[in-house]
Amino acid sequence: MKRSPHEIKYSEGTLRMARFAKALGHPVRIEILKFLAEQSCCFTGDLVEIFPLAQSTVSQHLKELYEAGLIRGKIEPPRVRYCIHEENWKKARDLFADFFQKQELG
Amino acid sequence: MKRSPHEIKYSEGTLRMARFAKALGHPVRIEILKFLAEQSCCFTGDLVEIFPLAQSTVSQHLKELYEAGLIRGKIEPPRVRYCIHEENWKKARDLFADFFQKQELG
DNA sequence: ATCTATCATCGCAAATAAACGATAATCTTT
DNA sequence: AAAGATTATCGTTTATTTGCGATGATAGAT
Repeated sequence: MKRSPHEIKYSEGTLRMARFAKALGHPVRIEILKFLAEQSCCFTGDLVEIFPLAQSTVSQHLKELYEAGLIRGKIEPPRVRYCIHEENWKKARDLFADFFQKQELG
Repeated sequence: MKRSPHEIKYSEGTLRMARFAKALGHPVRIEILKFLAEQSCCFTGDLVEIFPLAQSTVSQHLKELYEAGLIRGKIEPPRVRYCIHEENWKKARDLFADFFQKQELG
């Protein structure tokens, strides 16, 4: 994109929420999170079996979720166990809940 | 992207939520929605004054929000009044609430 | 009929995202 | 030391997003 001359200054909450939302902006990532929430945890390979996607693609989606802070990864060689990042999960839940509640008052 | 041979089949709720989330995936769109939720409605020009973005850019963000179903637009020549799409707003609120609640049970 | 105001759309450029196969990294087991 | 299993990362391709200025569309006002 053609960058703007002056960066816009956003609140911490807005940036945080946009980050979470962006990670949730792909159906496969929502499905991964749903699966994780049910199983509590799983390995990368489990997801590769479930979704008709290349292993590298699944890994990349996991990276997105990880960098957004929605999941944790624990190395258990040679595998990696991914779980919901509960603290940030609650943070996200609260951010979205507060956000969507705003209109209700009016 | 290099397209997959077979499309993945997602549930309606997942697709709907991903669509909403994608629209919320940019800080400026979150700010616009916050503003709309406070004001209940506003014109495009109001937003152009608030945000240091070109008019065409603001218009494009509004289009995104509109196509995601989060806002309504009512033509009041020569202006357009945008408001929260209350029905879909509630739909989104419920989708995100249900989604984030899943982990709480475990 | 022309002018003005407001907004959308077009066309462009740069950046990011999404998918893949191939390769590298890591730790266990042999 | 070598082999296996699992996953991350790299490099590439195509698609989408983000931003801008310029142009087009629409309806009220002159």
